[in-house]
Amino acid sequence: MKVLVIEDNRDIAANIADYLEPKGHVLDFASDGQQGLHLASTQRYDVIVLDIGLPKLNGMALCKKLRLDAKIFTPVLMLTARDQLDDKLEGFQAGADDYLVKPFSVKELEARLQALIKRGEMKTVNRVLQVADLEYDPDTVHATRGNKNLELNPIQRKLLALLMQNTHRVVSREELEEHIWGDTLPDNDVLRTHIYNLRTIVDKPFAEKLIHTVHGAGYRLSQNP
Amino acid sequence: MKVLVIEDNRDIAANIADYLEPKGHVLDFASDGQQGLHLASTQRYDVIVLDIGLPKLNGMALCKKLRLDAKIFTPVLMLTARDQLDDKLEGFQAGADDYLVKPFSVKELEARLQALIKRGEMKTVNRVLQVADLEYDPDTVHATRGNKNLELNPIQRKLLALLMQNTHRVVSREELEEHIWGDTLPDNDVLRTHIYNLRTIVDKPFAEKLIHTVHGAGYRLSQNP
DNA sequence: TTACTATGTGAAAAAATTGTCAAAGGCGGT
DNA sequence: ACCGCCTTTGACAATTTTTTCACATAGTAA
Repeated sequence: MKVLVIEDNRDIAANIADYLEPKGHVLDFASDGQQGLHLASTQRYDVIVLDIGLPKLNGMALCKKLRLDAKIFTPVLMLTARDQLDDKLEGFQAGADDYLVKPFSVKELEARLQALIKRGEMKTVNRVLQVADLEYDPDTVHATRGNKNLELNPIQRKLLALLMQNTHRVVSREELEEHIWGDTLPDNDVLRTHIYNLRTIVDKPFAEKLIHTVHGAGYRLSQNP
Repeated sequence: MKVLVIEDNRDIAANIADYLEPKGHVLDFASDGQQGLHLASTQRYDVIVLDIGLPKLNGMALCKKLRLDAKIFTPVLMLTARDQLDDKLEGFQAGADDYLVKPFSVKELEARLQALIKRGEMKTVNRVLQVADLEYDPDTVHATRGNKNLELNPIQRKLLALLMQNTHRVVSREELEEHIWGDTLPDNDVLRTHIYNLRTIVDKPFAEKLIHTVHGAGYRLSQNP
């Protein structure tokens, strides 16, 4: 997992690093609030460990800024020095997801971080997707509409999965392309053909169309036109 | 919020009820694991409070069943009697989202429950813009006024978004142009036509006009003329 | 008022995006 | 090598959006 640790105490930071890095986790460190906010808003992390007492920008304020201004919802675990109930309450208010009272066991820290991450993934993983009479199970890669089986090839499956995960929302071509090809995007517009092909399987044989194009924005999968 | 409390100790259950129910929360109670599992899998709850030591089916086993068999991912907060690190780790392993060590403050319990719920809702938070009876959702790029659907093209969507984000404020032509075209502004005054087109969709069919011209300054979107 | 500038109106032309489909290319299995 | 499936290419059609342009109207200052 990729973790951002915002902590000014060198000893604590080193302690965390010594335990987590050998286990294969990737850590970034910030020693003050300003630096931490910058990293948190420019890089992608699985979880953020945030000390409450920090130079330049304290943890509470940082957390609020992150949530309200930067609109970044990476899970945050707060470190509080005292076991003050008010601190905890204020922390949750600010948008923290969990806290830990110093001194703490790094083993427990890891368990809590992993729980925070798992909680976030729970929502998107491990569920058959369903929109109207269309169903798709990413695990068995099995798709059906009505009682008919849909034969999909890998690209079509990826397309369908992303569209169904974002039902009603418009998914831009860029998002779709990135989801299929990653960083090495094709130079010409192949996506068009794949959407066309997906449509001939998913929509053409049926009266109600589910894949809608939103000109200049992307594609949307939903029951309503 | 709707909470399921699975706890065999009457005093603790009553204590929770006394604090949360007056605040408007709705609680269900189960006094053993079997009953708790049944309620959890048949009813919908925002969050579940689960004691670890229970008759018939202990908390850890219940949590695992819920996650792995019933595929229900309602957030679970575990209550542990002792402050045993191993208990906590095993709890997270079983799929719990948080825990609390007895004895605990009900005030803290409420804060943690609310944090768990907020975390789950974070995903679906979408800020639809709204002014008077006009609504626009940037995610679905869906615009409505009254109960009528508004069909917008990309430029019109960008215009409307910026105007609605700056309700009551006058937005200058320069701002609008920059928001649509970036740095490569068109050499002639195209914006005029686009505002005109946006108006024929958003304002023309309705009695009350929302887009107002401020001569020499720009445009303003608001209910008051 | 008059002269001037800013803005509204509307159709037609131009440009961009998207749909469609057949054929070619690539890649693993036999 | 051959086959079958998946993916890409490319050409053209259909659709939608964006720009252009000519003229009308409204606001502002001398």
